[in-house]
Amino acid sequence: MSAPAVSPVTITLPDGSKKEFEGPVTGHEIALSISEGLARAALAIVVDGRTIDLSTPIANDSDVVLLTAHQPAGLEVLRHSCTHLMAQAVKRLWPEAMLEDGPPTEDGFWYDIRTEPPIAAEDLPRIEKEMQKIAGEKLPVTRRELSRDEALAFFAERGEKYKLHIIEKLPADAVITTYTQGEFTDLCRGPHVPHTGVIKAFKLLSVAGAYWQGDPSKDQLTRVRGTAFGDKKGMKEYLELLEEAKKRDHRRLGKELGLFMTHEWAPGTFIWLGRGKILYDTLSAMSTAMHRAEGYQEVFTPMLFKKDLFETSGHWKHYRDDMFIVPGQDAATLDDAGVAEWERHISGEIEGLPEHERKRLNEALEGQTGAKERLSVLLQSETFNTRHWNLFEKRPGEFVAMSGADREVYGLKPMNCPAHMLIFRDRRRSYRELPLRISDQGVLHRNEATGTLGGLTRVRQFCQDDAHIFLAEDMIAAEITRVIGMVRRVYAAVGMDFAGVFLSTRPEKAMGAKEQWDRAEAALRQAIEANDMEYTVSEGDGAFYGPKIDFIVRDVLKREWQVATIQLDYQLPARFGLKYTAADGSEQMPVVVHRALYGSFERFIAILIEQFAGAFPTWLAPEQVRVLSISEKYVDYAKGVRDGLLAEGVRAEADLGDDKIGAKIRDAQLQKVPYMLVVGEKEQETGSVAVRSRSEGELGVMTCAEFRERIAAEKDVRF
RNA sequence: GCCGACGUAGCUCAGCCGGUAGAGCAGCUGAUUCGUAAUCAGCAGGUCAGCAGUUCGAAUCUGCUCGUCGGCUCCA
Repeated sequence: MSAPAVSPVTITLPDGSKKEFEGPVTGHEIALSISEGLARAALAIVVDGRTIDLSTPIANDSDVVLLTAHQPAGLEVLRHSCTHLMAQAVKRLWPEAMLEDGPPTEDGFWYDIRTEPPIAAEDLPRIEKEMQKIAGEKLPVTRRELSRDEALAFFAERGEKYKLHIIEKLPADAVITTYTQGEFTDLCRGPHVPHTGVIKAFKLLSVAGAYWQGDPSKDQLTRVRGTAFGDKKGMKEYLELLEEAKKRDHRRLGKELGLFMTHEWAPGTFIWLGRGKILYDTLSAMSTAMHRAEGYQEVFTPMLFKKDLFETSGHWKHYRDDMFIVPGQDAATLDDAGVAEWERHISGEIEGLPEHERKRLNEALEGQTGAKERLSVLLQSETFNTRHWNLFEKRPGEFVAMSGADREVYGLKPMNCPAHMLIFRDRRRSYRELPLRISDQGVLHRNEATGTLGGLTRVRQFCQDDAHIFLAEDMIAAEITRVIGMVRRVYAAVGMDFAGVFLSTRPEKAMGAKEQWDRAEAALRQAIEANDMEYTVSEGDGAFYGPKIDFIVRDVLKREWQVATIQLDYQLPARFGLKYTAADGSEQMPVVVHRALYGSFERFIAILIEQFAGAFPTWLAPEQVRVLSISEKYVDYAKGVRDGLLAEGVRAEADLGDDKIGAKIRDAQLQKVPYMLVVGEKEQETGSVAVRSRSEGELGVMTCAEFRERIAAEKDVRF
């Protein structure tokens, strides 16, 4: 490498204009050459597509874009720098704190930090204050390149074990960079803002637990979340947006609108009230109608099956922890010998009972000598009432114990597919029947871990608009194209966009031949492209039994949820030994497609509630029309109007109380009823109604017949 | 399941360092009979999530349990 001669550099700006510099030039200098204002606002610079620090010299002719907080990419740099600002503040307050990773996110940033005790929500104002101070110090942010060994030595000296781990994973010849501001140095790829003073608007929002490397067996870190903006105004708007989002939260709206309730005696499940049941039923009926039109047959299958079914399907082996297990009638009665065996579990003589549970039981049993007393303690203990240890009081005083050897054990189905395999297998099948489409809105139970439950988006009891399609391999592309068409119709009807469509391909532990997978993946790809949809390939994310397409939407809090899904399955047909007779008389195994459009009704309704902010379109609104009487004198007329609507199949109610009309309108408006019909003297005399729309206000007076016509047009929708 | 926070009237929330619980809305009763987002007055409403402990005394402090929320992990 020879020392480069100083040669002129031509910089091309986004508008195409060019600037000449005598030699290497920094982003900061370029900004200064344009205006001082830009130099102050600039955070980083994109050089030929690569974002770098403003202080890094540019030696070659380049196309550049100066980044400020007004561009998404600039905002990302600002937020990334803000994580460092926060980390520095934390280090000042907790010198022993260990830092893990702190990336910017779509709306802000977070940093995983280990302190003892963990940082609490009450600490956030303190940290923010320190951040303000550091920002006020306008510390220059400087970049430094280190070798791997230098970096290891540097962070080892500071006891940053998580940073060491990150460095260790990098290749030996990697150029490692650190960024320093004042006394604080962080391992980071960058780029970063020129100095801490440019970070003016930020807020710390929450603390939450996070596992190191996402591994529950490793250290528990604290994830501190915050956000930053280029100015206070953007910050304020964002916080207001958060408030708005909270108002749209389906849990809140569901309660306010009387859709559903919960009870602590039924954790993870929802009690659907009259209004919510209408949503459920409406979606159910629309789904049924659509599936019939598409050639599906809807079936009705048991909720409870002997475990033999799940052993065949593989659920008993792979999914048992998430299933509700129910003892059958013939299970063994727990006798003295049985109790003695449980006691050997507790003493540790028989291994398998977790140490903390043994300890707890031993403490509970302390001083209890009689067999009956001890049994009573056991029965009241949590351990004996969990799914791992199946001990039940069948009727008072008679106990039933289950062990893996008992055959008479039942399980609540977590999925419909095994039952549908039985249907296919019920008789000989011909190729002429394929694709055989079986749909089912059966109730499913999954014993989800407590910490994963949340609102309607993750529940223990739910229904899917589920279907299984049995077909020959050469039918896959055409059939999946049809299914995607259905998905699109449903989501178009409710005005929802997908946050993503993912094609998940062959995972490492896949079963089946690679050629088979290749064909299946190609068929799925073809189907997506036939529907002209944007999608992302999620390499290696398929289920072990086949590739799949997932449709993702976001809730108001921007959390992503899978709704519709289409999965190919080569394993279940094999496990159940499914076959059909082909045209040439040979016996062939069908492929199974698992698919759901809504996903679960529960999750879909949650997303719909948030999508419409509770103001459902007329066809879905639990109460479509409310008749409001001006005064007592018109109550009978109001009832007549309501009854006329009810007879037409309109979901109408009447507010006949002695409130003033303004109050009644307010009530109806808050309940988000699409139409309010005000009736008083004028209307009674002319057989009419004064129509007010939830969204458009007064629509004027029309005859009852005219209104019925209007609402008939929007009351029924088909997918 | 893990980390953290929270749980007070039907709802939204006050209630300080421990001294025995309060508002608005909703409900009920009465008055009012009213024309497009809240009529007035009165009444009633609570095992302060549950259990145990500390204390003369606990909504308040401690522990456990249950539930909810935010994350993490999981999401055949």
